[in-house]
Amino acid sequence: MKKTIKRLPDSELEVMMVLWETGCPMTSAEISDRLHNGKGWKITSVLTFLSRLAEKQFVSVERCGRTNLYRAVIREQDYLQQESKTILEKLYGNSLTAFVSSLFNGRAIEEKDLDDLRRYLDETVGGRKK
Amino acid sequence: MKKTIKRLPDSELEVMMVLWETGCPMTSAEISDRLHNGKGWKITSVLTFLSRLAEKQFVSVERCGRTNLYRAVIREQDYLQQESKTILEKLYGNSLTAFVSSLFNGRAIEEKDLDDLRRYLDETVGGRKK
DNA sequence: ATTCGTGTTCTTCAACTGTAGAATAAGCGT
DNA sequence: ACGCTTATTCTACAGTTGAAGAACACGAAT
Repeated sequence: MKKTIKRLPDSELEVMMVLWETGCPMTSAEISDRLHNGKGWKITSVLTFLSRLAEKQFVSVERCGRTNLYRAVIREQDYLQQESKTILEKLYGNSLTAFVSSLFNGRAIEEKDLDDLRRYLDETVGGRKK
Repeated sequence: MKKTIKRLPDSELEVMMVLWETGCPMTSAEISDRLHNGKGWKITSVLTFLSRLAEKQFVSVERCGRTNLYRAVIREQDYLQQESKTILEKLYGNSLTAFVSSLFNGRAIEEKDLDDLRRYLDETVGGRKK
């Protein structure tokens, strides 16, 4: 079976998201700048998260003169897939429909989102509905 | 705006799920029995989680002779809606389609699940696709 | 009233998170 | 070579979580 990826705490995940978004190796300063988190972490906090991510092998570190270059090792896709799957399983007993209907009933999404989704299903599943 | 429900740690959530599943007030012993968690927590651990849940006002406690009766105060629906919404937002920038396609591409769900979902959409959105 | 059983509350502990100051290292300009 | 700037690494610390033993409380049996 595929190796299971550990779940990250929020702060570390946010850092990863920046790396994934940008898609290329970044310095701590660049990452710090691009973090859209309202809390405005100090650079040392960001560095703590980065070193923890390195420990966990989510990022690799390459020394480049006086600065470090951090690059994502785990792929966004893989992480998100794993996470989503776990959530669906633990929260909704694997029922995708239960998940979507909960979102809809809770007004988290609108008809428009459901339309998009339907379009996706039509393309993907292909089969005509009778 | 609606008051925001705090996210629970895994262990406490598992306890809540039992309470929600059963739908009625339960003693710690009953809860402990019904926990399908492989780890087999000792009763004292379960009691710790319950008291933390009571602190957080997720359950209420009613003394009944020598035993306590715990009952869910927060509704499953509300908790799940909030959680799902947060996840969709943080992980997928609110794109439901991105979420579903990630699950499908990661083989977490099958065509059958998509079919079910489509049926749900047909019932819910109602509008025919042209 | 004493003891026993059993459910509850207290206390403890280590690991993990969020957060950041202090200390260190190492180019760079002079 | 010397100190300034600046990025990184260390150290710290409080709060949360997972886990459970110890201590306590109280009704029941004797």
